[in-house]
Amino acid sequence: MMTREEMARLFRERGIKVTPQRLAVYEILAQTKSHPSADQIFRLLQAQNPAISLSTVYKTLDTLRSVGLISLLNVGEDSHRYDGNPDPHGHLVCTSCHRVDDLDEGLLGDVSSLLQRKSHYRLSALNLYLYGLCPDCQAKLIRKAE
Amino acid sequence: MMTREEMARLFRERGIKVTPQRLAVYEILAQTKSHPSADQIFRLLQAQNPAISLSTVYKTLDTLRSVGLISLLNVGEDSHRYDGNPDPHGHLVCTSCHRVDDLDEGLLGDVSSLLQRKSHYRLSALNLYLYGLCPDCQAKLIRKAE
DNA sequence: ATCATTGCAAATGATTTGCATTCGC
DNA sequence: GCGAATGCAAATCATTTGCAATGAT
Repeated sequence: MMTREEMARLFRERGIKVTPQRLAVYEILAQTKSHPSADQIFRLLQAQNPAISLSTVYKTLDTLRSVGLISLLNVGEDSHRYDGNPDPHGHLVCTSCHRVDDLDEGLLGDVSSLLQRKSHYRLSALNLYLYGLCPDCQAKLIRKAE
Repeated sequence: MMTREEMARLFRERGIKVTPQRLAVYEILAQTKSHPSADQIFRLLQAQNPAISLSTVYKTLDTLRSVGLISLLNVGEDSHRYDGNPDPHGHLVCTSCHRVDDLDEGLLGDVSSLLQRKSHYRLSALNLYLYGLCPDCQAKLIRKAE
């Protein structure tokens, strides 16, 4: 859990102004593991914060991404999702309940070092999306089958 | 290189009607490794074929995907790309010239078996996008630096 | 003959943009 | 005070959809 002061320091270090809207958006992403879309973030903010516009949410997300504080996911849906973790990492997408989990870090390390060694590209980033059933949905399916 | 007859047989096997538009779209994807977008396919078809509408291109791509003849890529651009290879496989995206190459099949096999073993999901598909400089662009950069 | 496919035009929906107002520094 | 950030409304752009005409079986 990060204080607003710590977040403000991060913003200043990267040379962007500290505004309540930016703090509010970043706070959501820093505190959740749920990889929300811009619209979901907008609705969460409306619930707590008096006023923020959807276009400011988009602009803010783009700003935070351009200074490397967050990252953007392309899960294959119509809209993007955002991630408070700016480092490239793998994601597991449940094909039944549509939740998006992070891939274990060590596991991704193994994968990326393997790929760095064997491909002819000079790699700078990696997006790995795995689709399947999450443990919860597997359990539900088993119960249904009994 | 596949004949129109062979393509027609594939369509019938999957229970979809054989139309000139479908043959033309599938022919493009079966013959190229360039992973074109719907709009690029549309323009290629306009050049050779007298008449096909963009919405038919979209509908056809969706049909071919739903019967497992092609697959859809999410490279992270604003539009989708399509791939004549229906099996999940990895892609290398050049951050300089924006070409999209296929990842060596054996390499992907290594990665996916590693992931199947170590993740808690029951995996059904996998999208792997690697971003970096393709060999050509690396060479250009080196020349420029001299 | 029947039902799916086509193609146009209009609708949709996520994201972006122009611009006047407001705010951080 | 100055330049960047905000917020509304309008614009954009890929993709989808409704529906009448056409084509495949």
